[in-house]
Amino acid sequence: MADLNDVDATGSPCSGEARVLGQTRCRAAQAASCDSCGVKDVSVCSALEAVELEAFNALSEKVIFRSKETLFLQGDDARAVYNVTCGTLRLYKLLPDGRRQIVGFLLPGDFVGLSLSERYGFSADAIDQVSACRFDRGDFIDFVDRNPHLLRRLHQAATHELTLAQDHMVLLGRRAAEEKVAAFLLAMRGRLRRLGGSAVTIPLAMTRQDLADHLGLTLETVSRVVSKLAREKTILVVPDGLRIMDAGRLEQIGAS
Amino acid sequence: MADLNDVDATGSPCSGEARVLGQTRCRAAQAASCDSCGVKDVSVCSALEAVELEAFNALSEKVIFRSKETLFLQGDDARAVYNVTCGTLRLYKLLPDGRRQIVGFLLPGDFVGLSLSERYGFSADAIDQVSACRFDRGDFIDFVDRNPHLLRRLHQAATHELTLAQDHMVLLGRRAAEEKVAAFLLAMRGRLRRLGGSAVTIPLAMTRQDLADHLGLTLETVSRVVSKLAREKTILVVPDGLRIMDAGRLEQIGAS
DNA sequence: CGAGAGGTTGAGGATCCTCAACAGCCGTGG
DNA sequence: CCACGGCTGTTGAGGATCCTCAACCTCTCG
Repeated sequence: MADLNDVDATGSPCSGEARVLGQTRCRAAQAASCDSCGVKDVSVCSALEAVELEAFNALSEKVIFRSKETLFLQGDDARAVYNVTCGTLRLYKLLPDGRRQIVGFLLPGDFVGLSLSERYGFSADAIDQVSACRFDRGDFIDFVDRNPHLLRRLHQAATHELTLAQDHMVLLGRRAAEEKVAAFLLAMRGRLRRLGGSAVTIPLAMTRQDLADHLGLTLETVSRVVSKLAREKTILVVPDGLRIMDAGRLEQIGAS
Repeated sequence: MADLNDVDATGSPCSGEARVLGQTRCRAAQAASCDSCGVKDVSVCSALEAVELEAFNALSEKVIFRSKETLFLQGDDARAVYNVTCGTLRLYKLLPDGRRQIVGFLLPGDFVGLSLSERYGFSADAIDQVSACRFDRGDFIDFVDRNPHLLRRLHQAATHELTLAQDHMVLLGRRAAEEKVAAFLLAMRGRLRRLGGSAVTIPLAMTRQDLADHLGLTLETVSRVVSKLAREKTILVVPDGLRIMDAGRLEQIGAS
């Protein structure tokens, strides 16, 4: 949605962006403190009281990644953990011959580095411009040790991720191409709704190749399925996104 | 391996079972307390000190599930959490039309119910005879709240599960049939090794259908791949298991 | 001994992948 | 200003992989 002026308010909390120097910027990114953060109620921070949040805020550093910038690679020393405030990340693993599986897309409010382990278990790229709170991993762990509330919340987030991963295994292992695309769109709609949008229009910052690598397909197959759904008026292809025209039909295809 | 007398000590901590009334029974299942439990060093219990462990022990109840018995179904009220001490569980999700995806096999030391949530997110069956420690979920949560050590350990277990899930997504989304089987065997070997076996022989309590539903294949395809690997002397088919004959070759096929 | 469950193997076909051509968009640079 | 190349996406033709359907085998258990 980088160059769309008429993005509606449905879906992304990044909507309502300010145009600055020809670049799209997130409001959340400009928040100086947690108080005015757009995702404070949906992210792990929500576990903290005002006083704790202040100390937490002091540990964090606001960072911005440009589109296609790599945050880290699988196997890197995990020096930092992140809380996404705006934009979309792709987390992925590579096979030795270059085949890629995108294990998840992270949206605002999502946390990177839940495992708190010494090395990253996957690679992460910014898909569009991403704003995030960065924490030194050591500092973060110390803080967690002093705040069991936060650990409970992290654990909750981790098991939620695990549930999403299990749902995705069903998709990858047991669903046909059309079902995969439909189920993905419905899942994305659900996540966007929880972020506050009405989510009729699903903004998709990722390419067809990204979708393919997430759904276990090729980019051609994704393109064909999207075309087919559009031809049948189940969805409408719009710049950098898809609009759901017949939700009932989509649910019929992607039912879980 | 239910009726094999000559199972070697490689692999399963259940080996060394006592024959009682024609049934194979796990030593761990007979342990009256945590002290003599076979999995106390690999399961979440390892986070606890002796005193804590005693209280923990008091909360638990030893239970045994027969082969094919269902522990719970997806969506059921999560009244209990379990720590597997012996045997194998399958965790799975079903699509409305009956297609099944097995999201994981649980071995001794593994924990069921990490999410601590009110409802189970998947169904669980015993594949062979399973022994487990059962905890009332409410009691368990209270105990966790009083023992942050344990929460840390649970979180570690959850993020480890998440890593396994992500690895499995790569397998499901981006690997060919032969690679899936090879990678599965290697992963299973790794898990068995960590449980103390040398793991040249991989005991497989599950059927070809179970394997297929785990690997995103049909049972026929699994059977064909296994036959092919056996024909090439990469593996040897033994009753209720597979013996790895050419580990190098298997790693070449299933490299990750 | 018969029934049932689990497993193997084959023939044929559907789905999805591969390879290829081409269109649209955008930023760069002549 | 417009031509060009690169990137993304679409569409088609042909082929590989894996699935479906079916037959048959072994083993176990009542």
